[in-house]
Amino acid sequence: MLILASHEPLMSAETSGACRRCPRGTTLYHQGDPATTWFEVASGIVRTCRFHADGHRQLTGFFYPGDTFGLDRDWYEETAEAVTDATLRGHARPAGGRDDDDDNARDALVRALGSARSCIFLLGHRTAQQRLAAFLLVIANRTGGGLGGLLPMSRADIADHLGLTIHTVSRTLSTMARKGLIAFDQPSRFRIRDAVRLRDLAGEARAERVSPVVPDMRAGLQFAHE
Amino acid sequence: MLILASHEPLMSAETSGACRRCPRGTTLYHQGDPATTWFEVASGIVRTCRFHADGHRQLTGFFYPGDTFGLDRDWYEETAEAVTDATLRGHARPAGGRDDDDDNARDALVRALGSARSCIFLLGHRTAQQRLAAFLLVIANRTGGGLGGLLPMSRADIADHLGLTIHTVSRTLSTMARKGLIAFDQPSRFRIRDAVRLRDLAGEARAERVSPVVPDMRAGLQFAHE
DNA sequence: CGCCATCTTGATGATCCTCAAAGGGTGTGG
DNA sequence: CCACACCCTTTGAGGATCATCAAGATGGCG
Repeated sequence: MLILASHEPLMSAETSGACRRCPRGTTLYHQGDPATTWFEVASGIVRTCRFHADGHRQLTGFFYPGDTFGLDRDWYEETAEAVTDATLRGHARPAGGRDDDDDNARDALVRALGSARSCIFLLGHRTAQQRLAAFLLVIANRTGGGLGGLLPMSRADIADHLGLTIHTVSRTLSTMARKGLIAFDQPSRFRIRDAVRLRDLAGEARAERVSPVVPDMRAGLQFAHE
Repeated sequence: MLILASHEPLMSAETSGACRRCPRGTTLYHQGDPATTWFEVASGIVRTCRFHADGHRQLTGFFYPGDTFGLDRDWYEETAEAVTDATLRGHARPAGGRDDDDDNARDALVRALGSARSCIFLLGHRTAQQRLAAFLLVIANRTGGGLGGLLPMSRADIADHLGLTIHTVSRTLSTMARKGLIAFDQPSRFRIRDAVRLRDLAGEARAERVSPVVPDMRAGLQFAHE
């Protein structure tokens, strides 16, 4: 078995586009490694995370087939690991300056920003119930057509994503099941039984504007292109 | 006086849109508005936020002179407001497709991602003390050369940024001052008295890797040149 | 001077983390 | 094939933290 030096690039430029199977648990790259490659998930699920000094993880995102991750500037700012067995497509970044694969890279960047914002929004929920309800709705939309979904990641992953403990995650899910909001066939498979109440619990953002705290003063904001 | 010159202006006077003074409290744009313009802060401070359905805010970032914000794809995903009187330089985005001012826009995008990740990392801290310590260190680095800094935003802004209440923010800051970690001349101006303990409290990420939860299996990750 | 907004502080209760232990799979070895 | 170990999940009890309710301080401004 080959052991890569810790800062050895994972892929060279020529391998761009190559696919690779990664067994569950594989660390794809570490925070701090030189960011030479970004990835697209072909199959499986990947998580990105950062570590706090006290050792606890903050999962910053789960990435599903079609999603991209790892588009950092100089060094990876997060660690990426395979949640399940996964297949990845790597895209090399030219070290100096912009990618020639520009539109794709730009698109991946925009989506990375969206992903980060989703994470902020999840963490912004006040209670464990709210965070988990919001999380389940996100998962359901991605993996179950809105009626349910899969939780292939461990309770620990969910906890570290939402800023909770595995105990609170498990307890809260049980409570939600007991209340008839959701149901579990297995720990990794749930169905939504009462979407309305679940949505209310999550405090889902409707598209409309909600009670601005500050008076609207946009009248003062036309940028005159004089 | 803010000491923040971490980047050069992104736009020259010729290519930029007009500059505009915005009084404190101005809403620059609302979440959901068409994203026609992105901004660079020339002076003052701007905050971006999203609203949860229950009405409470999540501040996603504070932006200082030189910072950019508002580079969203179709519609703004956040609301932007002036924390203090501010001067902004607006830059129009061609509605169809990519900016021609591509490098600048790309750069702003990368920094927006960094900003979002900082926010995640702040929210990832477990306790109010940790979050506030980390927040103060960030502020100190941006506005006070690391020895102290300004808090021109209200306690409510800080609270909504860190996912706390104004009560907890105020109480925690008072406690930290009583312990000799920091000192306040005014509510909006603090000095760091014990950087070591403050840093410990914040659980600052040292650059090195910290105790991976999962065994390192990168050996399995060479992309075969098939 | 008085009003208003902001900040601070106190008391109480809900939520969540910690400590502890029991159930439920899966894989390995006997 | 079964027994056992291991890991993940679930559940319980108690305590720490933070939100809520309430009220007092501080500062700016008319």
